[in-house]
Amino acid sequence: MRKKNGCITNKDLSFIKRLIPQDFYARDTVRVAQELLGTLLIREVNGLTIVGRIVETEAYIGDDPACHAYANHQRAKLGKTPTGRSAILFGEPGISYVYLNYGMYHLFNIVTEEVGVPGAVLIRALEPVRGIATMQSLRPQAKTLTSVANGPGKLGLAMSIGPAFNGHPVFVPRELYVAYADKKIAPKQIMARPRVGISKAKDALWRFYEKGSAFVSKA
DNA sequence: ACGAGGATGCTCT
DNA sequence: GAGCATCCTCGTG
Repeated sequence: MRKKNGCITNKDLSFIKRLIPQDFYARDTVRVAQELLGTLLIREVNGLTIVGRIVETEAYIGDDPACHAYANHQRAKLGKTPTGRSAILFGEPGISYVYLNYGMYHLFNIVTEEVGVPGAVLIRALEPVRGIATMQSLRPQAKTLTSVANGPGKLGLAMSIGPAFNGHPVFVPRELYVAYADKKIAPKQIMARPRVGISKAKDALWRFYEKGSAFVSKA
């Protein structure tokens, strides 16, 4: 059930039903990206709990020129060990990959697929659910609730996700993790569109969002 | 409403 | 040195 203004009510917060287990992420990246929609991203900081409902994601896989792991993936096919920033994408699923984008914003991803297979889901937008005042204080530029976390850079700020979270497991209920929400607030319909802000593999429909949500980066 | 341009630092060639 | 998985401000209509 929702309020007239579209916000989730307290009643819906009988959530945190259960943590999403690590093996959820050890699957096809596109599928994980779709199924993360409607789940809850939870951040515990200074004794406060911030909760956002994931409404927009993008999938990045190894055989995908837009993926940071692409070059490493080609080398890995020749038997080379992955190196550098994107090596983490070849590792354990359910680990977060946080990187600095445009020298300013920390973008939050979750590693997918079995160990050895690169992939990640970029979490692009949240619907604020709880700890809203805290999120707003972390996003002083946002004049409306819909613009607090409607983009990956804004999301990183609103959830206080910094470089220290690179390599952090999101399947452990500590600091930053993801949980299933009540079925009642599951997305009714998912849209698939081209990903945003990339110059290669522009045509793949690997951006997913909840249809009708006012909290996505753009419809 | 919309588009151009700037901020700013890391990664990889 | 080029190229970014972005966001904000300020200009123009």
